[in-house]
Amino acid sequence: MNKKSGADLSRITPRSTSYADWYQDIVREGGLAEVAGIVKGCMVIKPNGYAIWENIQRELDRQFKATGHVNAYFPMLIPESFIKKEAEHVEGFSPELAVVTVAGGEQLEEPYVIRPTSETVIGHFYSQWIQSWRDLPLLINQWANVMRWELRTRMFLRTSEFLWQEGHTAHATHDEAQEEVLRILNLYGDFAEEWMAMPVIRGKKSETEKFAGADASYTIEAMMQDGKALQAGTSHDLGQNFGKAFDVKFQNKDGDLEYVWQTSWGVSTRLIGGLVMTHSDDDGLIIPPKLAPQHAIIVPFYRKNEEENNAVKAACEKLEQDLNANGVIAKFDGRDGRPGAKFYENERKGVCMRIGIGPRDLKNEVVEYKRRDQENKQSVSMNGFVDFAKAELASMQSSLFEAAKKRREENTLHLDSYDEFVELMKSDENKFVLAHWDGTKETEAKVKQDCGATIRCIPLAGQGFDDGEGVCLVTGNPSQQRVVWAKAY
RNA sequence: CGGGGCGUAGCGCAGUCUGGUUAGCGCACUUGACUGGGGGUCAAGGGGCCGGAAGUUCGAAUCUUCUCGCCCCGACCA
Repeated sequence: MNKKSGADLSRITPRSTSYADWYQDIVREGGLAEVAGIVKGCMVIKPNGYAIWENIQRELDRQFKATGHVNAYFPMLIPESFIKKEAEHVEGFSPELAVVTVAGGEQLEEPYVIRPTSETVIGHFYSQWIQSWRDLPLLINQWANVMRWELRTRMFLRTSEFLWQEGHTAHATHDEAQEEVLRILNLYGDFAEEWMAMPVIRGKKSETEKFAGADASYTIEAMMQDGKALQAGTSHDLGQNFGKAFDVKFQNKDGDLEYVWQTSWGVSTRLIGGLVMTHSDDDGLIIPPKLAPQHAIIVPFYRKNEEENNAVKAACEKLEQDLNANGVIAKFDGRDGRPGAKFYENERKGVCMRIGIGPRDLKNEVVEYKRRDQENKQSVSMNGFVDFAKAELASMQSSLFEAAKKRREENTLHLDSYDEFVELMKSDENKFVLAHWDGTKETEAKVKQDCGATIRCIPLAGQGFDDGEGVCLVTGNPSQQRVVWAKAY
């Protein structure tokens, strides 16, 4: 890690040689430090980061509701006995539970666990709420915080406490539940790509990687700028596992008692980490316009002449109003100080565009314009600038997506030689590798042992990753399709 | 829990090996002036139980022992 000292510290001193260092720089200097802090593994979200989260929340919530879901809230403290009811679930989560054993100064007879996820409490209530096929489907979402006591935390990507939404649905048939699982997976995938400008691979988790207690887990996997994979959202087919554990039964049209078929799905504040790690550069955050708390910053160039300055200020304020009235979130930065200082500050924060106005521009009826994701500034006519700005935001949104997608494509390769595979995975270069796999846990475990790579997902059809059958690159046994291997956060 | 590193001003560090007046530097902060088209200049300021405890010494940020905390790499996990 590069130590910085003296005068340079107030500057972004980037251009790290390795991506581990780059991550550090993003955390300390530019990106993540603008949105988050961490104390004892627990996350602090700064205003700028929270504003992004609110934007993510708003849109997802809208989409959930548009697909028939409603919000509810369940308790943070879960009786320990609840967690223990589903065997695989308890086994998966026990190591990372925070447990409350004392409350009100008394040792509790039955400890509470702080929810790592809410399948169990919700299962408990669903058993009371569901009697008939007429009660189904039950489509509930919860916005909440959860706690998982990880041994090692990474800011935003893995913190002890995080905010998320968790959907929990109950259905009369497996087909219906399966449909819901994929509906949400696609909702997540489209949100990641259209709103976050973060390309993802939609796929199924391997047996080893799936959610504890699920029959099957589906995921959207993104590639960060350092080539590592980030699981950005999951959607689980819970089968009847929790139904059986919590006795969630309904009477079907034939009058028979059946267990419900459940799903659960969630995305978390990890998305903010993904956003930063996908787009930001050494100068700080770059936030796609659709989620950016601030689109434009207007900086005045003042001179000695007070009359001129007043004219500049008036022009800035007028533009600020015009932009805001047209959906471009703009702010006039009229504080005393050098323009350069303001430029850098707002670049670090990830403001999408910067507009400079001085006496010279007034005379020529132009503004100085620079987009956060582009190098050069340009002179743009003041007349019609609002429409120009709107078009620029749209273009920035898509160009961020295209850039991220291109990066992923350049860092994804097909391999059929295990030696090559291991060599690559052991090296500093992180890539996605599409390779054939025989479908066994043993092979997966061997690969992890050999080089640390894991199966990120088995891509669903129609994304251009399915190129048919082959032979496992480790064992030579038959393989149905290539799967995505990578090193992961 | 293993391996490595670090605790000195709000932030980042130097000083520690080789003990010696009042503990330094950059940034940030305060006040004022000049400035202003990419991180300004000058002047004057404020801010420290040198992580904690015990010890060695005439004298400890510096040496010894213990202790607490943080960061990175692993193991775990998404």
